[in-house]
Amino acid sequence: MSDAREAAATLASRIYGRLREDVIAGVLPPGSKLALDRLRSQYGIGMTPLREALYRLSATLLVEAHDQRGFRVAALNLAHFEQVLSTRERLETLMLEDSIRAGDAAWLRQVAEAHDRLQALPMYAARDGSVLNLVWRQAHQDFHYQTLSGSRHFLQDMFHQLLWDHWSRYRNLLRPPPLEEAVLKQDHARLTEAILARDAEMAVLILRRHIRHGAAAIMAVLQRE
Amino acid sequence: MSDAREAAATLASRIYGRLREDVIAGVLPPGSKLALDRLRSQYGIGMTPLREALYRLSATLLVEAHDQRGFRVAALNLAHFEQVLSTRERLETLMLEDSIRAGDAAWLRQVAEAHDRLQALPMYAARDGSVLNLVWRQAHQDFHYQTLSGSRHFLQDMFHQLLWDHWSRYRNLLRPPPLEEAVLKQDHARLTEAILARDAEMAVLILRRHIRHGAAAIMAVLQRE
DNA sequence: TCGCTCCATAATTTCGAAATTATAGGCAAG
DNA sequence: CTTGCCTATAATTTCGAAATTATGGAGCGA
Repeated sequence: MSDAREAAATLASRIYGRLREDVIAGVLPPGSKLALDRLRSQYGIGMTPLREALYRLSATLLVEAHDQRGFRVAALNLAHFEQVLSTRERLETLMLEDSIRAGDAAWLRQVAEAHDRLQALPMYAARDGSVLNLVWRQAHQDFHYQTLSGSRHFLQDMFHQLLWDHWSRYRNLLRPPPLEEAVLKQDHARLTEAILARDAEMAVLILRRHIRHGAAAIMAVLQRE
Repeated sequence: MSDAREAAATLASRIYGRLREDVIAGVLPPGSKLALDRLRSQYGIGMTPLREALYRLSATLLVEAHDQRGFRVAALNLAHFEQVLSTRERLETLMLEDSIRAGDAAWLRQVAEAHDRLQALPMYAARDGSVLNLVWRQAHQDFHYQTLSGSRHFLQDMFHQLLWDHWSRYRNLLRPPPLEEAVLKQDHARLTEAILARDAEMAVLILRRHIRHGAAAIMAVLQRE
């Protein structure tokens, strides 16, 4: 699927995806200038698709466009993260309530399946929790997206993905101390349980604590600077 | 100010602003194909800045980009409007509460001033209410933006503007029967009063009714089709 | 008549270079 | 020694055209 989309897309779309991943992963560091000539030769493409991709990225606020002065990767700081956090908390809460209210049986089944796939995977690739399992990370994202997709709402979906991208960048770059695998597994299990019972109030409580739990680790690193 | 920015900007930024306005005003009709060659000669620019502008617009969902098949103005329909409505209601409610909680004295003064400017203007240019006063429309937008800007929050600001743009397009194109000027004036006065008293609960109630009032007129036209 | 393939045309996408604008470093004046 | 201007350089922005891909219609066979 990913390959098919990669093959079908235009150069501008392909480079957009790669730039987005590289910004989120930290390959392109926060605050750094995006020298067009360097990127052009580095990614092996022309000026036009590169600029088109950068403008699209600038609309997600992962990079900033400055007229006549090129592009820059957005910086990281505590104030920004707090905005991502509060917005994410509020948006996901609303989306979860909507989903539980409007989601049908097929959606419930998909949530359960996404949860099963997630629980079957080990969270870390190394014993000491220093290396995150990339397959787990994808399954984790799929699970959370699934829980919020009961009522199809493309505006909120778009905004949610934007917030998730920004959040991921903080986690990838600040590398907070690894979370307890058992705790996360329990959160996910309880969240799934509440959703399947259509207990919106409980589901929201669990989700909010889940988000704050992850946020605390990131903010601890941010405040140390 | 607008002139200074216009002069300083790149061609791509200027054309972005013009395209955005033309989509919102309905000059470029919903669902229509954006023929690149026609736009290029029509706006008198080259292919590169035009495409860059269109990609930026596509990130706001006012136009859709389809790989290898060009660009299209987003369509209008009831389901979409309902999503804009519900998201706007929720987002503006939260932003208003934040503003009243965190806004300082300078912000309160700015709200009062924006309200004064708005109240001094007539809403319609024609007696029968068939032609909206464009100066009023700008002042109206300024007023509402001001009420929500007490706690600077660039993510929510960006999303709020996106929703406002989409909303404006529905109002401009569907031309619902004109609202009672006296009712709107009273809404704005009461909203301002509640904000100055830092009565968040009351302010939210007024704002929510204000939004629903405008939405009802638009949805009536949408359902008639 | 319907469906399919193939071709001509039109459209989008991409490139390479020219034009424009920012930037850093030297030079002169105070 | 500092400040401001000016120039050389580097970077961004824009253009025009080539390359690639989609589209509509004619022709053919079922």
